[in-house]
Amino acid sequence: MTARHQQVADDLRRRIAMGELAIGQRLPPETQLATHYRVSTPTLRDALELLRVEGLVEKFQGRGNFVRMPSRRLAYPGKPGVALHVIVSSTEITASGDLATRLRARPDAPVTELVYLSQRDGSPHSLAHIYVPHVVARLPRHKTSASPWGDDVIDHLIMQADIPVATSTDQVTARFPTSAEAQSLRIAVRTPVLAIERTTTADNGVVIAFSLLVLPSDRGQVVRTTRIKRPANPPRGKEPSDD
Amino acid sequence: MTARHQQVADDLRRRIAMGELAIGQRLPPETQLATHYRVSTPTLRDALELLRVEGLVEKFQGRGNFVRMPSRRLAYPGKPGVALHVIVSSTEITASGDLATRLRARPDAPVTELVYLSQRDGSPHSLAHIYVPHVVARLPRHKTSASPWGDDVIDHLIMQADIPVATSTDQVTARFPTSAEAQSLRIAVRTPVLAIERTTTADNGVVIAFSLLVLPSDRGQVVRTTRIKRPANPPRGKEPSDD
DNA sequence: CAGTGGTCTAGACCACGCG
DNA sequence: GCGTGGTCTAGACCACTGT
Repeated sequence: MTARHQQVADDLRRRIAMGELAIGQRLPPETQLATHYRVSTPTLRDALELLRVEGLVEKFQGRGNFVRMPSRRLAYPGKPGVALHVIVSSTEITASGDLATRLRARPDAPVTELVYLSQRDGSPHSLAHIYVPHVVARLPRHKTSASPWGDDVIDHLIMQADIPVATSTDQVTARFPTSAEAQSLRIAVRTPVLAIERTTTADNGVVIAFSLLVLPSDRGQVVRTTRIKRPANPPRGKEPSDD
Repeated sequence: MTARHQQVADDLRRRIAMGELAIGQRLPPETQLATHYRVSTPTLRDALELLRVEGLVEKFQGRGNFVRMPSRRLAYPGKPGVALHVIVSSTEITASGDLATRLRARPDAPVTELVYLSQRDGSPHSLAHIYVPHVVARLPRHKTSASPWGDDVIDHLIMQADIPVATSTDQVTARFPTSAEAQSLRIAVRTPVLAIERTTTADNGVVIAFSLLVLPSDRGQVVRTTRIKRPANPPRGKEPSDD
């Protein structure tokens, strides 16, 4: 029942856990590993893919596969302890159908698009797109930021627009990256990513910003902490029900 | 730069969006589609895999591929509007290394394992494992539940153990299912899943329960809404920083 | 039974990294 | 240049579904 590539992955995982393959060490070439496990190269690559998603292995084209062990993952949200280099670029666009819907704006509405690319140790970690309609605000230009998620911009908007409270809704799904995302993040197109769609809405119903955050599964995770009170007998539960 | 299977996926996506391929309709056999797009069967399957993860296509072994359109996704957390059939099974186990760490219990501590399998229209939607140490409570047996996430058990524990407040931390990652998970959920082993690790901790530091929730990416998503107040100038932000 | 997807093979060819 | 991974081919064989 267990597939061939999973058996291979299990063995490699065991060897890594045992310390037989040390952290930072390069694995043998894929062709060699394939011969060793008596599988074809695609099957061996499927095995490595599992380990890569778990953050145990990192691949570099032209160099090889390397053991990456417990894998420090970037957490969303929250300020990372390590310094991140965040590059911000800004473009003026018009909202197309899909984006217009999410911003609750009319099609062709002018919108500022900010792209945040965060890097650690020279390798990209996350990608964020933030869309702010011109009717909400015109944004000052930034080149860098302290936050990889564009929190600075959202905060700035709330300050400037004089909004006492607002609601932020995160919608997290797993999918594969588009080829553009894969290229920006320098990940394989077969590495699943966490896609976080964040809508920030003011209390008057106006959508202040829509953000799309892309986090490669081997480099990030989403963390949320909530305090729960003793329920009033019929169990608690908010309302984001179906769909 | 765009890979071959992505081009094929783009075309199929367009044809679905155009209504050329109607909802519920069966696609041509994979061999036939492969011939049509002049690609090999593995490449065509890669294309369908992308669409499957997006929730646009559903596959059934021996029957074919079917268009599934906007895809109503099960939301975590929150009570679904539609009736879900939740099957609960209970086992007594002892905490092994990994589980013991998460429960902050000593190894070999007796633990109750609850497995929640939720189904809609006869097909599985999510899988939840909940672990409660015996030192926290002995659980009454249930066969069904209203919540697919085991909220009823957690609520019951908080009620019973007389805990005023507790903290629930969710850690969301994307990965591939184990073969056991794939079998329970009846999904392909290559369908990414959202793995939610939930730790419920009382204010005195005792871990009340550890839950592992598995949500196939084509059937579920995680939704979180938070109210944000105007920041006090130096931007806000909680502390779940790195790792 | 015939038809379908699930998995795997044994290569091929290209693009990239490094010396 | 060479060795590496990235992608794809053209099949094979098995397991499952429905008639």
